[in-house]
Amino acid sequence: MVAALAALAEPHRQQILDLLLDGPRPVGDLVAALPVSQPAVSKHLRVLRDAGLVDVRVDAQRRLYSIRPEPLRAVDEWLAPYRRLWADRLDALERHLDRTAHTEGEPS
Amino acid sequence: MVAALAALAEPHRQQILDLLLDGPRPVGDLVAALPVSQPAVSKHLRVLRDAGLVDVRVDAQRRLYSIRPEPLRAVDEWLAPYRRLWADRLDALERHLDRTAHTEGEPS
DNA sequence: TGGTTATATTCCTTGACGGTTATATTGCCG
DNA sequence: CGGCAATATAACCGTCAAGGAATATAACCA
Repeated sequence: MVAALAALAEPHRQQILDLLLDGPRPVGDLVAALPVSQPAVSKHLRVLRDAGLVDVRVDAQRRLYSIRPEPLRAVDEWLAPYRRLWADRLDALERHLDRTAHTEGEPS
Repeated sequence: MVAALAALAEPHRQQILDLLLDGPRPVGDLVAALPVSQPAVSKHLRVLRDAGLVDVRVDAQRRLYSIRPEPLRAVDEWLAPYRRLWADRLDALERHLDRTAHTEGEPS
């Protein structure tokens, strides 16, 4: 689970996963969509695969990568106890008391 | 959001958050519970605070740290599209065995 | 077979991160 | 005030990750 989070904690890898949401894609497509070199993408894919987050299928010279959601489900389950925090405890109250400058990133 | 994930992708920081699930705690408690030095814990807390994941309240010489769940909610929301992947693809079996307390899964 | 395409791997450099020790800061109490 | 307790910051070190360039590998095609 920690491994999955570590893999996700890198913007380009997140971007790759987001691209794969539309279905399997060859490496070339990902390279075209990312601002880094092909070897860099290949290495990110390796990390994602080691974390169990993607799957590869060989298609001639291409390799089609697709999402393997299991580790994400583990993350989802890890979130469970925290979900209570914004579900029934704080929520509106938190937002109200909130004095810290939060320059939050936007979801996705 | 990426920032939050990066902060979570470190076992000791995850452990700190898990400890804070039981409520606010002074740094000393965390130091006692973790296998690293006090400065190390302080630095982790700094990272967590910068990521908006914890809040500090001053109590005499102590600082009480508590969870700020917003960034976790952002992660939760980021997970949403992926949740479909294990909801409607792989897990006819899982759904069958369903032991998880997911009250928010809507019937299709 | 040779060449071209698609992807992976190697090597190297650079920068960030986590850890420790030492020191600064701040508040309490005698 | 002096000293202790709790925490933060500074300075430094070793390791690791991300990036590019170059190269290897593998499959297709002429």
